[in-house]
Amino acid sequence: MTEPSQVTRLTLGQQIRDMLVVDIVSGAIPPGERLVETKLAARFGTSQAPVREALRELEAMRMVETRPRRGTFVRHFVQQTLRESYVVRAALEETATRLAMLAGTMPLAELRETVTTMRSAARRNDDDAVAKASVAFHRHIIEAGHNELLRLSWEALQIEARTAVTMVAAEVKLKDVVRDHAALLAAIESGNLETACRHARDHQWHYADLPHDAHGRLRPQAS
Amino acid sequence: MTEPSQVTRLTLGQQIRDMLVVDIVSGAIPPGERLVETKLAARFGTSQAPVREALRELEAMRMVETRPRRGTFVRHFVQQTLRESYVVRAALEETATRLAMLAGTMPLAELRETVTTMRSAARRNDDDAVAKASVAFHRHIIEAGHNELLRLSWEALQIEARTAVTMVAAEVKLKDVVRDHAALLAAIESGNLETACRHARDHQWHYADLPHDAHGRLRPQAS
DNA sequence: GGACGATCAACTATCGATAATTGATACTTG
DNA sequence: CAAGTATCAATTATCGATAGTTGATCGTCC
Repeated sequence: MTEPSQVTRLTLGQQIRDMLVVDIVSGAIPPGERLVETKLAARFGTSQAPVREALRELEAMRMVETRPRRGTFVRHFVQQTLRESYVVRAALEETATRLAMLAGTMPLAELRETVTTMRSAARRNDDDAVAKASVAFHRHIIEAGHNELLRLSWEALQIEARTAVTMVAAEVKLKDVVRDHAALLAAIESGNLETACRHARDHQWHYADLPHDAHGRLRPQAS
Repeated sequence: MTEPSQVTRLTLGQQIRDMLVVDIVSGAIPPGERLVETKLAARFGTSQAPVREALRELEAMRMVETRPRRGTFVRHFVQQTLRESYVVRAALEETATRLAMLAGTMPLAELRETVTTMRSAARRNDDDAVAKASVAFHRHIIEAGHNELLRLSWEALQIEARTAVTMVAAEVKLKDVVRDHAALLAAIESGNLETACRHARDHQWHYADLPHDAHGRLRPQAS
């Protein structure tokens, strides 16, 4: 879906946004830290304008908080927001699953193909490609629901950014990610509506339930 | 909470945003209309910068759509049909129900009170008050989920407007509305998680199933 | 006559500079 | 020394100007 070649199809502001997202969720920029526009501009080699655009978007994503004329600060509850987003995703994706299965529009072929892609990416240890495949997998399901408002709500959660970031921050095992998606696919293929829906929901709640520390980094699970 | 006296505590961008919101919602600026930054700047007597900030916020609010380097356009939120919104509501409210019941934070007293209010409003044939009570009922549940992102997503659906519209358009029997909410409340009071969740979902899907035309307006039932 | 490409006008994205505001600090004053 | 005020450095909000895109127009060539 996304062209990796296209060098500058993104606005400077969007590129800056993406880099800041990674820094914030990974904890490189700690909660409470002030983000000074001029310093960021210097760091990225741009003027202040694109930086401001990026900060606005981060604010919409609830990763930072801006007080007019005071400055922009990294929120303390990024990890909570992350956790919250999984619950909302679960709600929307479960519903999309239900809609698609009721309408018989679930794109099984695409889903299988995406899992295959993901698996080979995991073999290469290509985190980025795995994240991309995961997003594609879930977007397929959302789109199969054929509900524009549902899709918009889902996109509004900024899934790409959060997924990439979570995988970096959480040091999730790629193999586990593949396994989880394969299992979800199997549940969908089973044709049992309620099983598939419950699986779709649990798939996301699982991530929400993982313990996070204050920096949004996942703690290693005991055992 | 807010100081009404404070003359210019809002930035130019925020002031512009507020004025544009009024224009868009009132229809003074029709859907599909292009918003040209330089023209708006001229109209408001500012430079382009604050206008861009305003447009970014409108985009986050989903009132406009921006395609990089192409321009910003007022959305046709007519295309977001009522039916679609009910399905998304169902997803979010079912989840809120689940969260609240799992956490034991469901505000039963408030819900009972709201239903009582609704019932007496229905007796007076006060459509407006019934609609208001219905919104309050569902908002209680959403808030009990204690998930900020979930709440924001829900509010973004502009429940008030849609509820009022539906009741007028659908000529829903007030008595039935009260009955439905009482039944939902009973399901919640039963304490059975899955029953309550399913009821929360069906409550909304029921409205989605009513026949709608392409513009999201309810058709009169062919009795 | 219509596909193709050069040209243009309208805009958006970005820049560098300036005005205004804020919080902190040093300075008075009684 | 407490309270209040003037001042300063840092930083945000805004401006005016420019570079770069985009879609449209118009002429040309087959």
